[in-house]
Amino acid sequence: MDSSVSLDRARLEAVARLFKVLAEPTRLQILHCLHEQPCSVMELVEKVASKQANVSKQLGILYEAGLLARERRGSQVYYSIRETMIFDLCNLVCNKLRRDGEQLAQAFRATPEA
Amino acid sequence: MDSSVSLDRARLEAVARLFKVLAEPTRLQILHCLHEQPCSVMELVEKVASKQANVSKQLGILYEAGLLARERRGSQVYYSIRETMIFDLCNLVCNKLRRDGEQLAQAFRATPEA
DNA sequence: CCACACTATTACTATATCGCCATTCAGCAA
DNA sequence: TTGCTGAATGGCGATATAGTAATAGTGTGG
Repeated sequence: MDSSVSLDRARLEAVARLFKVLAEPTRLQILHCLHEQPCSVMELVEKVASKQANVSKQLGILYEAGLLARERRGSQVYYSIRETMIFDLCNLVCNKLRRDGEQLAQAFRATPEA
Repeated sequence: MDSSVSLDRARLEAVARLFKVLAEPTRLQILHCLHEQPCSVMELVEKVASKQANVSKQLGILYEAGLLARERRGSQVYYSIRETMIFDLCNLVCNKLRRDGEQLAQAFRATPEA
């Protein structure tokens, strides 16, 4: 097995697929809201600036990816975080962006004018 | 400042943008190759099953995202990993996929027939 | 049953991007 | 300069998906 060469295309695609789920601001915002507390779809529609149809679709994508749990309560459906690992991912990315930002600020300070 | 509500759309988009860079199998494969050693573009073209133009483009995207370093050596350009954090990200995702896989296997074992 | 509220789905447009081909650019040697 | 190799860029077709409007499905109360 030449696992070191290609790492298996299928595996790479699986990893890429999960990153892709996180590669959308609206979905990240939904995750952020759910990090504080479980929410129904309509509650999320109010918190996120988006239509019901879109929120529902994005929730479906997050659910299919195994990131969310879903529970029916009467006529509402409550979603909650199932995979807390995603916040570790986001923190790593945020830290990198923060570092980049500081580096940029430093470069500006080093070059006062022109 | 209502940072808790929206977390700032710009910040969310920045995070999403970085995830998007990692959301492509070819780019992940390139990163995997560079994890072992710095490579020129042509070396990567051989290791990755893709044309020179595409590899060059993907390298550009990874470089612009601040994930790679670039160094000219004669007529070649050598790329190397600049942000090792990405492997932490990949490991987190891989572990999740592994867990999902095991869970699925267990479900199959629990339901032998039908 | 009916009316209503909440959620999911379908069909569509607009936009983005992967991968390719062809071309151009850059460095090196004869 | 010319020719050659390696790398980057512009244009194109095909594909994917975010967001929307309209519709369908589902549960609740009257």
